[in-house]
Amino acid sequence: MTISEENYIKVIYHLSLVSPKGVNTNAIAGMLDTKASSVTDMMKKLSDKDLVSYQKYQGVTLTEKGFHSAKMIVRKHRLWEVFLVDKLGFSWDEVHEIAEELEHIKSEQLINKLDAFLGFPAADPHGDPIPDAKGVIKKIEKQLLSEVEIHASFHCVGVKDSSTDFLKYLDKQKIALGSVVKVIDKEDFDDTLTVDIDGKRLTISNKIANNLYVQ
Amino acid sequence: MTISEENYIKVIYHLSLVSPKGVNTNAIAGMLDTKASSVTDMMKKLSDKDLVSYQKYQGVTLTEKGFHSAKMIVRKHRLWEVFLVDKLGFSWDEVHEIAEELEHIKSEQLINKLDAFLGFPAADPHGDPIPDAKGVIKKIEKQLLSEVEIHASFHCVGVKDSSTDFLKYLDKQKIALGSVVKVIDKEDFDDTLTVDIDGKRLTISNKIANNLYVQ
DNA sequence: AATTAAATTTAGACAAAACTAAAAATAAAA
DNA sequence: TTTTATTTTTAGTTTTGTCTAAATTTAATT
Repeated sequence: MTISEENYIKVIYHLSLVSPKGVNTNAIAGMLDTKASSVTDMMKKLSDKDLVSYQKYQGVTLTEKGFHSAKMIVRKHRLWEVFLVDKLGFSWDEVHEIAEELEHIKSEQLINKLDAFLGFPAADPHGDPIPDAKGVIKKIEKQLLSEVEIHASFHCVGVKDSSTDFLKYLDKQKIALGSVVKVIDKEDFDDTLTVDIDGKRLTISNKIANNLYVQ
Repeated sequence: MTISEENYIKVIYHLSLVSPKGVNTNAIAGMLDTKASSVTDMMKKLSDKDLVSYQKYQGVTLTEKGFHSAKMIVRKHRLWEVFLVDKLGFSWDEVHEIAEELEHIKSEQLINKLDAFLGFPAADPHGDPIPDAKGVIKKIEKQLLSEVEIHASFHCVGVKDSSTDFLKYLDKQKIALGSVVKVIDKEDFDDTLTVDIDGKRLTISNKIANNLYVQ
């Protein structure tokens, strides 16, 4: 598999989670910052390789083979993110781009040794689950901070939207994976939350609370 | 720089160490397992980018810019090799291929953080020096085991030939970087050595001794 | 110095992955 | 149910890096 093919498979995988019936050509083009015609070309190639099943004008889905490949790429991406944050001291808003490159390194032995070195982590720095060597993904039980009951205590396990701006906001407020969050009060009018995070009192908009997963 | 361009620059760098007057088209083709005509094409491109200076039929040399790029690639390659051996537990005969891929990961921040994480190593697992962030290479004082005086003690710091067969031999004999070597006797007829390596008595051919650096 | 051999370069072609512009199919609206 | 709009595909190019085969230059021999 070329790097380009791997990128297509990965994008189709992520889009499949939202639209499992079949992924649009245009949606793929949008994610990869390319043109719809290029996507069509690639779908033919991936179809020939039995990585996707593709019917003209009907969108694509991953085959078993393609699904497994996708999970292996996601596994690599997320393990490298853990490495970059835990071992090299990157912050979570910096790692995505580098992991986009590292995920294409081919050795299976490498990724399994890296997994062991990192202590077989269950989730990446954004709280997304890491598929194991066989492709099995353990679901992580989590709720949005915007939806939990008042007065209960949780800890942060992930983010929904991992845009740079949002991650930078979290860094600024010293909110990290593992931070302890207690909801003190909820404003009925706009759902603004008053919370204690690692003991520090903070006011949080609904938009923020709606992007933060807790457990 | 593309991966292909980087590979050419790296090969020219290594060949330059042997023939500093100018590197042959054919020699480059041989190292990269490609054809001479492809090399000519690429030399034009690298010349346009001011990475090599190239005169038809006269061979190529690296420019300042190309020389610096080459050292950065070598730096990445060797740091990743240290990572693979020291942190992930690979043996030295397994790491070259994987490092060939990792050396093309682009982030400068990544490689400097990796350097720090590894404790700013001076040499890779084969004993070859690692250029620092500015491209400075500290020469490592070393002698071939075949050339040292009898009864003196040294420790292994590298290999001259890093072919798989030779590295596997070293693994089998439990000879590693840092092993303590004492030359007990030298056979005048064929220069076979009797040595103690980490306390273990061993007989070593001249060919072996001529590929092992000690300090 | 002329001839042969080796190394190198040119010219033309190809595959991968992208693009533009036009055509075709599907979905949405009147 | 036509018509219009949107999405998708086809057809034909482009770029990068490679190749083969032929031509040219340099090096080696006689």
